[in-house]
Amino acid sequence: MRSTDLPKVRALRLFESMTEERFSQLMNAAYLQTFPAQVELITEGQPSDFLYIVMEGSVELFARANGRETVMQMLEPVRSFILAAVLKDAPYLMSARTCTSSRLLMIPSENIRNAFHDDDGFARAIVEDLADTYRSAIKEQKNLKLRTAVERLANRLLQFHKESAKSEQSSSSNTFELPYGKRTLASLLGMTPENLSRAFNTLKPYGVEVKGAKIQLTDLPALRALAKENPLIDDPAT
Amino acid sequence: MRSTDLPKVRALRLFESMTEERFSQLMNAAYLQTFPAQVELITEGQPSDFLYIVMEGSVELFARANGRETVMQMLEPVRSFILAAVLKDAPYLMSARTCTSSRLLMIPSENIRNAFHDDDGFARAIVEDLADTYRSAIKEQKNLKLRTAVERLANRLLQFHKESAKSEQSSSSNTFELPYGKRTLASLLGMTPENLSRAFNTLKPYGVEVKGAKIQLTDLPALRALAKENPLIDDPAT
DNA sequence: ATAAGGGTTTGATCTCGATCAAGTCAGATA
DNA sequence: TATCTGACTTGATCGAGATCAAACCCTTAT
Repeated sequence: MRSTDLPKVRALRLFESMTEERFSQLMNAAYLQTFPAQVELITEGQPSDFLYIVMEGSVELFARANGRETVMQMLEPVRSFILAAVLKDAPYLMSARTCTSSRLLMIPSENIRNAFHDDDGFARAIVEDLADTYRSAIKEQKNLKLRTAVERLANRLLQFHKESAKSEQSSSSNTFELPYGKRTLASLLGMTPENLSRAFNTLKPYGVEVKGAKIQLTDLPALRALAKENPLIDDPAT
Repeated sequence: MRSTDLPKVRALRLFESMTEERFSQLMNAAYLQTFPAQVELITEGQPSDFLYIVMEGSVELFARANGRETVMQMLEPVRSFILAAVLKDAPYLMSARTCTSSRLLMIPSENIRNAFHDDDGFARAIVEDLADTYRSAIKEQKNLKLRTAVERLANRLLQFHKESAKSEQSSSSNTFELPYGKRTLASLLGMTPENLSRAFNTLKPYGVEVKGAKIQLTDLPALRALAKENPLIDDPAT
């Protein structure tokens, strides 16, 4: 493991209350592995052998049924995933694949469950984590059931915009790049790629300019009026 | 509180590991209250003042946005709800209303959070509960994104059928009653009442006979073939 | 540079589900 | 029993989104 990785894992709320000793035990049992893009890491229905943490690259959670497939969530460093399945020792409900070449930390489920059993602080940290991811899932359900495809896109664009303003020093450029391909974005938003393309056209009168992966929002008030942002759906912190 | 209520609350996995003393403390702080039908108990966005437990009757969780409204979940005794919001001391993401006259136990959030802080067993029980509800939410998301309206109805009917076989001694009557109105069922399945009515007609060739709230399934193999049941979506235990 | 190939866009058409408007039915009420 | 009310159904129409097919990038590799 690289020297810069460990502190990043340690800094996750999930592990920060853990004693140094128990944390090293866990890390000693873990594997750090690099995967190329488009590798299927786990498949829904399989027993949950590892808790995963994205250290570098990006990962998508997706699900299959009836010959259809849909993207459920995009994951970026540093983020753990499929914690609930691991704790319950239940089969994964979602599959995961790397989008780009990625470095992943894999902690054997057994070790996670032991730590959960032995470490009260860890158990409480898990509650925090699960409560957050549960609430995200509920928000996403509301997003899907209460909004049209165009509204979902508009709100997602505003979210990207807000995130890009945070990470870039160029405070308010109104320009950003899509963090992943349009095919993926479409599936995430519950629509087809063709429909996403048309949704972008629908948003043109609201100041949404698209050039490849580059997006420029030239009329935020108009877009906001259409999107009707709702913190109980869109705000990850709420 | 009625003498029969307490043991039912105590039997919830959430509380079963708790010491008798702490459990009584919690119950002493709680209110047991009866509400008529169609009362809005909580509204999304409000601070989470209580953890609720349905003791009798039935409750629906729903959400509003953009002038639209959708039913998220139906709750029957004995079941707690909005635990995640209470733990995080965050606003409710969903609203709740009684469907029928209902008796509810209301435990102040503060007391729940204190118990979470002080009682390691309770913290672990909460993990179990949250992991389950999280996985249910993911299943529901897959249900919505990967299935058509007719498929969702078919699968829900098979679920009702399975549940009714469990509770009734008439082992395999193939007949059961819808546990709530069709308007509610439609919203829960993410469609309009009109569309639900048509979906029932679509299922007639598959042996689905509807007389008011009474449903008879006369050709289970055909219905199953259409529904393509998937334990990773439909099985609450998985 | 050029060719190849994947991702995206556009157009035409189709299907599903939503909406609007009546009509039917059943249970509650008087 | 008559009627009222709300829940459900049916029909007609509409709109959103899916699908199929083809064109159009834009990148990557030769």
